Amino acid sequence: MAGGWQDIRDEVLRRIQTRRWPPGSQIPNEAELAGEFGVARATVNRALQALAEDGWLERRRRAGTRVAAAPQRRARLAIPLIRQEIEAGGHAAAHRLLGTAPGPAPAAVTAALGLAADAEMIQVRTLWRADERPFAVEDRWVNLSGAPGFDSAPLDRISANEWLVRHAPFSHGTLEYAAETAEPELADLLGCAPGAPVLVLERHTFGPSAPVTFMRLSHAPGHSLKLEI
Amino acid sequence: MAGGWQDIRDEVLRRIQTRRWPPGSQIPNEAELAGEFGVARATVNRALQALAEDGWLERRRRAGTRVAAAPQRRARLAIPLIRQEIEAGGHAAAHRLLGTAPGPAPAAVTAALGLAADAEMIQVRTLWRADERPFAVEDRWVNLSGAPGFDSAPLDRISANEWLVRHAPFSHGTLEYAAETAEPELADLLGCAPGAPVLVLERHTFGPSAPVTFMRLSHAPGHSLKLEI
DNA sequence: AATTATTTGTGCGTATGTATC
DNA sequence: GGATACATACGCACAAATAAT
Repeated sequence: MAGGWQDIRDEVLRRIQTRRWPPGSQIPNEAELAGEFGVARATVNRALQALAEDGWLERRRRAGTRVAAAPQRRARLAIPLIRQEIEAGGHAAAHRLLGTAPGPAPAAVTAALGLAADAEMIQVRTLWRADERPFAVEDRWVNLSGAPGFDSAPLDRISANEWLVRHAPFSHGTLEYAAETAEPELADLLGCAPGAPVLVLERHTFGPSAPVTFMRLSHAPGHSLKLEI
Repeated sequence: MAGGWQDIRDEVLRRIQTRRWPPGSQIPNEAELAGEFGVARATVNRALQALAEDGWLERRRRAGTRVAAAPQRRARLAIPLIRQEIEAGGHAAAHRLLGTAPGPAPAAVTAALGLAADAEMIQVRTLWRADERPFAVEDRWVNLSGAPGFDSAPLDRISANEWLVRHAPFSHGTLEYAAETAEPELADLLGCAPGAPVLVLERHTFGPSAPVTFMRLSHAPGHSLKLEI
């Protein structure tokens, strides 16, 4: 007996994946499954809830539980610190502060964060390296009222990324990956040819009471986002 | 009160996000929280389990529950059918079969799928459109022994993508997003300039007993992968 | 349109197992 | 070994949603 409800989850998942319970079909109700597996109904409930949360099952009261018509798996994308991402690849991470600039952010940035155009912000530009090779250029705007104290962070010693994770409250945000081609200035920083394809991550971060930061991370060519599902 | 254990999850999450319980700190044990919230310990347990699964908490027996040092959020990336992705954007989805070709796949494909170089496979190439505008080109190799019956699928009427979701068992796979520049042939199909940046998704899919398919989806410029966290 | 029956959602209290300090 | 805290189970109860009557 290893897993309790997880065993039941796995067995149900097996029946879905092997099409013993094909997409769209209704599966036995909780009480029946509890009888079959010899467990309490609450145990079956816990297993089926987990599968529903992962998109395998659709459950409705009275109507019962059925296998999702197109069981779309949901990958879990862990969003690491840039440093961790580099180190997870087996490289030594280093960051170099390219510059900071207090002052107004571009209108597109303040608008997306829901801020007034004259909100007090700081721009920070950072070059990340993996084993001395350019890894990514980070362009960031930080909203001071959403990240109090950021203006006195020692950005030469701790990256803006890490300072914010450690000190700024965080509640939700958006992520967007897109492909772009490297402008000459970016290409120079990344050590690639102008026009090379770069994977760009844009991220908006909001705290419980105020927007925190907008970040644009332009990865060196060859970088990819890998997921297991 | 609406949510039961979800209310408790939300309140605990609020305390984490507002740094009342800062990263790395230990939170009260289940029994204490149950007392504070006036619920049974099992209810607290359900809430904390959910937060642990989302990466906010780290729980160890006897050691207690603490806030993750760097609470890295895990976004759930739902991988939809291409058709659904297009329609979710408010466009009409259409697919055109560019061609099929039985025969051996490139060595890189068979190797990544764990197949012998001479495995019986079929290549399918599809152009997807959103409101008549090119959306993506899908290059796919299907392993016949992992997807029995695929060779007689009516690919002019149902896309390979949809046929496989509906008929082939699957258990796990990999996803990889990368930026590339459009080759002339691809640019022609996508209606963009050669060298334009395209977001490419590569996907390996495995069934419970055999590899199923490898897919390479090259999106038209401007497409991005959006996530909420 | 109102009622009933079914199914899931969630809770409670309690008990036992198990990893870990 | 003992104590602690999480992991999970059981059985029961009731609420909420909703398909069927």
